[in-house]
Order: sequence, then C-alpha cells, then structure tokens
Amino acid sequence: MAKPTGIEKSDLLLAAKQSLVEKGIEKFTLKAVAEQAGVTQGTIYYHFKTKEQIILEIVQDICENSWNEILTTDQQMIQSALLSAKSRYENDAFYHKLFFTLIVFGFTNPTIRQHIGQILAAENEHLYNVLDKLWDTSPIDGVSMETWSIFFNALIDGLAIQVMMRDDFDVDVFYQQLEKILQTLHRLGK
Amino acid sequence: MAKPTGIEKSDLLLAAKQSLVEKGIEKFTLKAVAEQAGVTQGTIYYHFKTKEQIILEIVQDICENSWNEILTTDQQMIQSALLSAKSRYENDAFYHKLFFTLIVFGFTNPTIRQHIGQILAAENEHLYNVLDKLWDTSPIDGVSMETWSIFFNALIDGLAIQVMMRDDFDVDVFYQQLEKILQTLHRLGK
Amino acid sequence: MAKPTGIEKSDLLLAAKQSLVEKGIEKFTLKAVAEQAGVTQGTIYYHFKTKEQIILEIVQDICENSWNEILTTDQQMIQSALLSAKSRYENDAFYHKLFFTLIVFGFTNPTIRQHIGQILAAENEHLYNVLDKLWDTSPIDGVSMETWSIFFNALIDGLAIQVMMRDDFDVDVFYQQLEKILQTLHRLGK
Amino acid sequence: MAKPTGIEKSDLLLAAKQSLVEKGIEKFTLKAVAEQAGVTQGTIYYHFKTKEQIILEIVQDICENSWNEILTTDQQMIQSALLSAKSRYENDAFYHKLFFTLIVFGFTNPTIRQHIGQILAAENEHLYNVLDKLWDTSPIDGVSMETWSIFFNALIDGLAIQVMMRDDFDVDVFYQQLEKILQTLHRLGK
DNA sequence: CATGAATGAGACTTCATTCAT
DNA sequence: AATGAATGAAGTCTCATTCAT
Repeated sequence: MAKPTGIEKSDLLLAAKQSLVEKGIEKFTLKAVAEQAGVTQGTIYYHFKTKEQIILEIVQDICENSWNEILTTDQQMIQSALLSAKSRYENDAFYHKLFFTLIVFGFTNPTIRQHIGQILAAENEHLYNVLDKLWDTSPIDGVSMETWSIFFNALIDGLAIQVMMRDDFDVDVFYQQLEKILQTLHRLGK
Repeated sequence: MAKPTGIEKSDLLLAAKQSLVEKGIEKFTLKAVAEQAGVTQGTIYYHFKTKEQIILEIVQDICENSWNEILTTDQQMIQSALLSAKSRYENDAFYHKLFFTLIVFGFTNPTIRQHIGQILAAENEHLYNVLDKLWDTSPIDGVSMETWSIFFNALIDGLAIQVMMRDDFDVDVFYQQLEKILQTLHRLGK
Repeated sequence: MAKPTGIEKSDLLLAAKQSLVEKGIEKFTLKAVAEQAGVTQGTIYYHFKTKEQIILEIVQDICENSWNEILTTDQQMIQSALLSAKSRYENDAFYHKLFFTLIVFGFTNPTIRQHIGQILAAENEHLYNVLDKLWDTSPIDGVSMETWSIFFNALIDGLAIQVMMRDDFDVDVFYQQLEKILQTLHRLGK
Repeated sequence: MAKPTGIEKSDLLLAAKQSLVEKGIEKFTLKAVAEQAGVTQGTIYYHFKTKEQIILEIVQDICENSWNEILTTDQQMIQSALLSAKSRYENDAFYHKLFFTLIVFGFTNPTIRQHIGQILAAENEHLYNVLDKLWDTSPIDGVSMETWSIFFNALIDGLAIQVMMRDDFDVDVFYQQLEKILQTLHRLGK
C-alpha cells in the first residue's frame, strides 16, 4: 500500500470540477472527488489542506487556464466570439455550470468572489479587444467601448441561463437574429 | 411545550429564503431555518416533508408570487424596467442571490429546473409586453419582439452577475449609456 | 373540530394490531396506528397513556379474547385442534406473527413476558382437556398428559415458524403424516 | 483521534448481536452497538452501509457460523441433540432470543426471511442425518424421515418459547418424559 | 372528545478531517 | 506519497409526547 500513483494536483482539480458539475453542489464531497479521481480521501489531503482550498484552487485554475483558453480564440469577430459561446451552450454546459456554481459559492466567500470578479474583468477586457478590432469606433455616440464589452459579456452569461434552464429555448433562431443586431450596430458605426 | 406558535408556512418559507441567501448554500441547514423562524426543527418537519421540499416550495413561491410582484410593475417603459432592475442590484441583491442559488440547485434537480424555466419564460413574456407598448415595431428588420425580450432579460441577469461579483462595477455609468442604446434603438424603429 | 368519532378502545387496539403485524415492529409508530384507525395521534393519547400501554393492552386483549376464541373450539379431537392450527397457518399468519412479535417484546419487558406465559399456560391447559377427552390414558407409560399437552403446543408454535419462514414448506404432506403419528399414539394407548 | 483500533467486522457483529439480545429490538441502536464494541458510531458506518445491513449480516453470520457450530455436534443421538437443546435453554437463551428476534425482523424483510428459511432447512437436514443414524427405519409406516426431522425441529423451537416465557416451566421433568417418548418410538421401529 | 400544531430528545447517517502505517 | 481505518461534529429526519383550543 501507499504507492506513488503519479497523480498530480491538476488531475485532482479536474476530478473535483467534474464532481462539482455532475453531482451538484450538495453532493460535492471529498469522497466523491476521491472516487472520481480514483484515489482515496487521504490522498486528497496530501495535496489540499481543506475542502475550501480545493474550491479556491478551482477558481484560480479557471482564472488562469480554462477560461482564457476559451477566450483566447483571439482575433475573432464579435460574431464568432458569440458563436463560440453558442457552441459551448450546445455542446456542453460544463463550463457555465461550473461558473455559476462558483458564483454561488462566491456569495458567501469573499476570496472566491474576488477571483470571480477578476475573471469577469478579464472577459470584459477580452471582448473589448475583439470589439476594438471589429469597430473603428463605437456605433453609438456616448456609449464607450468598455460599456459595449460589459454589455455583450452580460448577454453571454444571461443567455447561458436561458439555454441551461429552458428546454424549449431555440438557440439557432436567437443567434440568427442576434447576428442581425450586430450587423446593424456595425453599420451604425460607419 | 407544544404551544401553538401562530406560525404559517409562508413565514417558514420566508425564513428559509433569508437563511439561504444570508448563510449561503453550504450552511443552509434546517437548524438555521428553524432558528431564523424562531421555531424548533420538529416544527419545520411538521410543515415540510423534507429539506428538498422546502427548496421546491421556495421556487414555486417565487414562481407564483415574488417575481410576479416585481414584474407586474406593468405599463413601464423598457427604460424603467431596466432601471427597476438597476435599483434592485443596488439596494438588495437578495432576489438575484436567491435566484442564482436556485438555478444552481436546478442543475441537478429537474423539478427545480423546470420551475426556473417557467419563471424565465414568464419574465420574457413580461418584457415582451413592455416592449410591445414601447415600440410600434421591432427596431431591426428580421429581429422578432420575442428575441428582443429574451435579449433584454438575458442582459438583466448577466448584469446582475457583474454587479454582484465586481466591487468596482459602476452601475450608474453603465445605465446612463444603456439608456442611450435604448434611445437609438427606439429611433431606429421609426 | 373535535367531534366525537364513536371510536372505541377496541377499534384502536385492532388498528394497533394490524399496524404491528403489517408494518412490522420497526415501523410500529403511533402515527401509523392513528392512520390505520383513521384518527389523529392526539386521539390515541386520549385512550392510552403511552405507547407501551398499547402493546400491553394488545397482549391482555389476546389473553382474554382472541386466543381463547381460537382455542375454545372445544370438544375437538386433537386432530382437528392441530388441523385448525393448520388452517390458520394457511389462511393468515396474522395471529402467529402478532404472537411472535409480542414474544420478542417480552424478551425485554417482564410484564409482557408474564402475560405471554399465561397465554401459553392457557393453551397448554386447553390441549390438556382435548387430549383428556381423546385418550383414556396416556399412550406411553411415564409420560403425563401435561407433558403431552406441552409437547403438542410446542409443536404447533414450532411449525408456525417453519410455515412462515420457508416458502417451500409443504403443509399438506406434513399434516397427513402427522395424523398417522397421532393415530399410532392413539392405538398405543389402548 | 483516528487511530487504528484493530477492530474487525466480526467484532462489530458480535457486539451487534449482544446489543440486540440484551437491549432488545426496540433499543437496538447504532449508538448502543458502538458503545458495546467500544468504537464510535462513525466506525460502525465505515464497516456497514446501513443499520439494516448489520442485521442482514448477523443473519448471514448465523447462517454460516454460529448455528452450524451448534448443530455440527454430529454423531449424536437424537436424545443428546434434544438434550443439547435443553442445556441451551437453561444456560443461555442467547441464541434463541437472537433467533426469534431475527424471525420477527424477517416478517417484514424478505431477504432476512429467506436466510432464516435457509437456516431452518439446514437444521432440518441436520436432524435428518441424526435420525438416519439412530433409526434403521421410520418408526411409523407412512411417516417419512423428513417429516420426523421437521417434527423434532419444530418441537425444539416451540419448547424454547415455553422455556423462555414461562417461569414455572420444569425443563427437567419434560425432558425425562420426552426421552421415554423417544425410546418408545425407537422400539416401534424395530 | 378530539384535534393539530408543536416540541425535544434521539435516531440514522454523512462528512471533513486526522493519523498510524 | 499514499492509504484506509477511525473520529466527532453536525446534518437530516422520526417519533413519543404535550397542550391550547
């Protein structure tokens, strides 16, 4: 007993994320994480000090890696940025479920809340860059590019909710019409 | 022992909501609810069969009462609809915290998820009515009024996240500029 | 509220017996008894001081009524006495289940145990009378009629266990052969 | 905290049996078992999934071990088989109390009931072997050896009830006369 | 008489955490 | 580096019992 398993923190974090999303916040136990990772509970404690620490590291991990990966599909037009979001809605709600779950943790945990705030700021900034390349200038006088970036970021998150919670939500139709809105805004800017 | 308390189910539900929002999803225990309501745990079980039942009834209650109250501020312009949302962000994040928490519960509980879906649909419909009164016709060809209502509802929820999670979010500035966007859209429709 | 229901103690006792047999010793709760009787828990407490009292009165009731009813099929031959037992096995295990359950209660409750002892003694005596009429004298020298009555009473209870616990027990075959044993004993006595 | 105790499942099962017999079916709690075994309740749950599982394993354990031990006093005459039963009645009612308690559990638990059925069948078979060695042939024509084995097994269980529930039961006298019955039967067979 | 709301003790069970190995 | 046995606090839930109405 007690053999090196070659398990690394990142494996445990992945298992924790999966466990959190698949089993839900209420059944997010270290036993479940251990089983998901194929190790024992003791092993978890070798790598993490407490359960809270795991959650914290999940947030940090997203902050540094996952979310950036998704967003660093750079040089994209706003359309494709939103479209990539669309594909995410359809293919797997994994990241959005994880994200919202962490948001709820953040309600009562300042450290988590701050990290989420940073993630949101980073997303806003990413969208700012995309918009900056797409539009010469803001389509509407008096509306800053920062506002537009927040605007679209909020839209993405709000749509995720609709997609996840409503069975009858028609993503395709919505996105077709959303593109028309973007085109109109683009034309306005000229 | 065992004296009537004059407590009704609605009182217990209110206590449960407060407990859920204030203590957070992790410390949402029946003991906490009982203390908040000023009764014993046994009393909770006299009125609700299980803990899950309490959460379910919170969702149903919102479905039937609270949310409607907020939304049935009819006759409003879209601006004031959004502004009322704004005031909610600032004054109390209570309802949004509750709402997002329930959404996360819904991830792993189909019944809750369906109810949330209904609430969203009702909100969409409410915004549809508001927009219908505000605009003679859709500001942009090929974009249905349904799509606009979803668009703004998603925006409201997404903004709530930004407001709740980011300390440095300037709600006032955002809303000033949001009004400009709405005015421009309004003008487009004519 | 609070209307006379015309419910009598005997009704509650019957409900209690049914509840005890059907739901089992572990789920024998006053709530279950109340539901079975169609009254509220409070009503139970109007008629009985405690839960233990109910059990006690069930035993007393059997002591005075039910069991006697069964046994007071007097003037019977030993065969038919055993056969009546047989029919009981087949038609309903109700009384035997109740009886064995009370025996187990008796293991840790002296009062119950004494009552059960009295019931057994009464049964023994009943069988004694039956045998006395059937046989002029004991079939075997040195074996008293008292012993024979205990012998057959024990046999009846032991068989009940076999019947209740074994799916593949063939009651008919056993009883056919049991009659042969009784006939042989009868012949021996002459 | 959390030091190995060297306690094994069999120790816990023994503690559970003792607890069940000594405290009775109503006070058979996991707390009682834990105290009897000198461990905490958590430890119980590390070894058994539920309380029901404990009861089940007690039955299985008896099925495989204890009862066999008692019965595998092979080569015995029927007299000594019954006499060994007699000594058990007197010295400790432990096994019979345990057995009857489990029977009552079996009334509402099919799995337990089946196991008890198997135990009874094994006992019957054991007695069959004993009788087979004792008697050349069945003492009475038309009464199979299987029937005789069931006959005596039922007698043993039924007598256990009399012994346990009646203070004034004279085991010695009964057994003296029972031997006479057996001798007579033996003579009949020749 | 009877009810139904309420209670508090205690049941079963889960779980984060510890520690000897 | 890892395990698995163990813990104890706390959670959900049940239930006999009480009492104002």
